Amino acid sequence: MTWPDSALPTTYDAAATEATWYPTWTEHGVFTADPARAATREPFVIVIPPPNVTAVLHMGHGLNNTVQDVLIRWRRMAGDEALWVPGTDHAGIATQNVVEKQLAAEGKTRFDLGREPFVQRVAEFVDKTGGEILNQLKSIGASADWSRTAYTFSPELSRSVRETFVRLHEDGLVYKGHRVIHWCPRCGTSLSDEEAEFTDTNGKLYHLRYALANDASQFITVATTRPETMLGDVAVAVNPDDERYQALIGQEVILPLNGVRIPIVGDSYTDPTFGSGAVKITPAHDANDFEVGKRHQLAMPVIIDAEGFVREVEGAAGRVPAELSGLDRFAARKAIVQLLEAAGALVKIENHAHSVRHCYRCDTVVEPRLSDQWFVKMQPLADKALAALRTGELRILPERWEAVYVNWLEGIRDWNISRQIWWGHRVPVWYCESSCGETPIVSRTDVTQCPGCSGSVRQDEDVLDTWFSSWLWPFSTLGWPEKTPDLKAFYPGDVLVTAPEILFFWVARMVMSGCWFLDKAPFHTVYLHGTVRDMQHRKMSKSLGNGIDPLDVVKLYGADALRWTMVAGLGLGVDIMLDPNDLEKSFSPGRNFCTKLWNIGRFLLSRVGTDPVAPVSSLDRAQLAPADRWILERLDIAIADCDAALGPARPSTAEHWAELERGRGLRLSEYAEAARRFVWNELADWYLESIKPRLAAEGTADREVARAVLAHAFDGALRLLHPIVPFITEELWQKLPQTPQGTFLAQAAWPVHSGEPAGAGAGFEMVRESVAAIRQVRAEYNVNPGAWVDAVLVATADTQDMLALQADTVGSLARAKVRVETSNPGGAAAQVLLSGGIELVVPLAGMVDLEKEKQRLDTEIVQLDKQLTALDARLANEGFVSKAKPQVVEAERAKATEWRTRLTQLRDKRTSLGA
RNA sequence: GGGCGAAUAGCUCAGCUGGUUAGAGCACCUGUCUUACACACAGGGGGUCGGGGGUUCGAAUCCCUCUUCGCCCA
Repeated sequence: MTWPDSALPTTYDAAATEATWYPTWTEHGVFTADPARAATREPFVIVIPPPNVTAVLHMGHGLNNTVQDVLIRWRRMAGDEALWVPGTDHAGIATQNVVEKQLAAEGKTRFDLGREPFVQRVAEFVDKTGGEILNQLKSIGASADWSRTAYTFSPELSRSVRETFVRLHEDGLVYKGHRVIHWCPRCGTSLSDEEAEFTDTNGKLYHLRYALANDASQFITVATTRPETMLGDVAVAVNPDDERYQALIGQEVILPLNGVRIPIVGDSYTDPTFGSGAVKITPAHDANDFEVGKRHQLAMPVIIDAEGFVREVEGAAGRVPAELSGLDRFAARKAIVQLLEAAGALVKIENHAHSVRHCYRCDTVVEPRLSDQWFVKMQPLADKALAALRTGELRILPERWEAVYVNWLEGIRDWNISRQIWWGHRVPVWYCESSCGETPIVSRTDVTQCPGCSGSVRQDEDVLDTWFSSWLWPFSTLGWPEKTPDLKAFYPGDVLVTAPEILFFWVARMVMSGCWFLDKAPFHTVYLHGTVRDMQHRKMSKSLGNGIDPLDVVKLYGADALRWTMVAGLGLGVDIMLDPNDLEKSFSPGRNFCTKLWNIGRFLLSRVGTDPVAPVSSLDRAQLAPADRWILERLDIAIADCDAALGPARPSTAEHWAELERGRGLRLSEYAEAARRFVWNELADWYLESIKPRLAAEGTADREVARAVLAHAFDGALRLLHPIVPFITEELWQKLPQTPQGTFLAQAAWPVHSGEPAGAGAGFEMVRESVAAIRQVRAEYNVNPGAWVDAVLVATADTQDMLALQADTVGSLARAKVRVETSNPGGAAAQVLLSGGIELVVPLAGMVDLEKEKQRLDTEIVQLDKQLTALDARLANEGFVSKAKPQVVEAERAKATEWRTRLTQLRDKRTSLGA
């Protein structure tokens, strides 16, 4: 017979499908959460790690947002009130740098423009080009609630930021400190500890000698990696327990080059084993030296300015020789080393591997610098964040990151939150311009005159660290400090998905702010995924040029192919390798999978058609063929596997993770594999093939059963797969005969166990084994693939009926004319022993190679005999039988019995073939 | 310098609280354009689980140690 043309085109058109469904979903508000509904549905909330407002989508975003979308779509289908809050970060330093670069191209600096016009210009730039990344996220299918799109620098979020600063000040946790901080001379701002990244560097260790003041013939040698700072030295420190130097403590040395007299002090900070055991102390240019300087009440001359040039900046009169003044710090290093050598003060230069801090935004070497900055006292906040993890209110996956989190929090240091840039939230502090004695005014609202003397005020020049707004993201986006319905319904959220790189920058700080301001951790699960790397395991980056543009992949293979490839390869916390030079190779798994799904859909629509199908629950169980029961059981198992891989979605009891389930769930690759196995290896490879004859039997009741079961099984598969490949599954689902008009798969119910009894598929397993055996024989004997062979299934009393029922199915799947008999017909034939005592006999008239058959049996006998011998030895071992768990021993005994029977049968068969 | 992780098939990885005849995908080999699908189907080869010690009736799995690689922190 001829089949009607499929309702579907022969190839899947990803672009057209994506262009259809995304706008349709958004028009119907599929992604929009409603706090009113959260009364009857469990809310499930994810906040996006806000990309920089000027960012362009890269593979890391692709991975991060695909994971979030998988989770949010899963929960949406599972009946939760799912909310995914999208938005962007104003990214203070990064964004300012972008605009400064534009200005540089025009030959200008931000100072040429002045503060107000510059901020204006950045704002315009952001308005015009910013947030494009959110549109790019739509093209990979991100089902975020765009009606709630947030921005860290919006008026609403700015209000949260100011509230936070003021409240922390009221709590006594914000203070202004004078100390050595990390300074980026290129960005012209201070940085937090986290923003000054370590880079391993092969540097030099310079050994300098300073002459004693009272005896110029004696020297003390100090070792330093930064000789240029010697102009600002105020002491030489030695360990008070170091016998070599004890006598020198209290004496003075004379600095070469500038002749300044400085004392030798004893301080246990000095490590006697490092270098010469004596170190120079430059309090204004080294954080440790600053502490030593404070302990000994030493002066703190500043000899390097904000731009990184050596000169007498503060308290340094007479310290910088004229010929060195104005030199860049690195040029000054060279010059000073030469001068020291000429002066005989350079003892030696050694190679020295050490770590040098660099600005995380522009990679400039960071300069430690003495300055006034705003700090947050972190210890009280950290205590709460630690408690959240310890009580199980919070968990981190993979669990090994929990130790890293704890370690950081236990050693927490105060957070420098002020930045000397212009793009960001201005510090809400004002100072009286007269000297009326009014202390700095910290205010929620703008201050225009001094509350003390009514005189004029000026606002603090600094802006706040970008992360000081991002750390509020889980609640600032919901309207905090207002008590909004959103805040009430959707805080605390559920899962935070991000990369481990920003565990400290962002994740730990969000936990701290959430616990401090709202008394609850902002989420119960932190999911840290791996990094996208190239085939040499290098992180994809702009500078290496080894990146992949996700939009290129979407264009070439579709968003679903991109998503599938990433999710399928996403072991928990494991890096994902992709080849930027071979997109085809990298993404063909996703593309191939989509094609397979598409073709299953085409088959189904052409054979099942669009006429109504009966719900599976309405079918008479007696009508179900073994294959039907098998695939229904397999679907149940697939559902259970997917659920087990993904869940639990939240702590199942109270609000704390129980120890047993703490490490469970979010195994995305396992989920993908379970769904793939079902739809491809079970539904397509076996069920669909086995029912082809039934679907061809027009007008029969059995055809209706097969139609119903196939439609149901594919429907279940599409539901399971939708979170990973939303577009193609929606497109196919809409075409299924049983899909209700006007509904979306994106909102359809997550499948649940159908109640098929365990073992329901056992009958069909006989079919699968028989078919596999016949195919194997055919391949071994090189039977023409198109040719039909004869096959006899020798049944036992138990299996006779079942086999008779399925002989035709076996035949059609294996291209064999199958007879079921009760005794072995003998003769020249290929023979295979199946499980349950069933034998397969394939006569293969004239083709059977007796030697080959003997060989095959011999191989199998030898192997089985070896295994059985080992098993028997184990069972004969007194230690095993007495110490192993009874169930294990029992299982091994059963196995031994089975193997022994099989071995006997194999030997009989072998004997019958002769020597 | 401290901490953590990884090392299993050519590649990317599963293998969770010790008991499997060590698995998957890709790659490879042999067939097949069998009217859903060659982006596919059928069949097949390939691993002394990084080295060495130990615990145990039993170790890829637990402990120690070494080697190599990676990450985080100072």
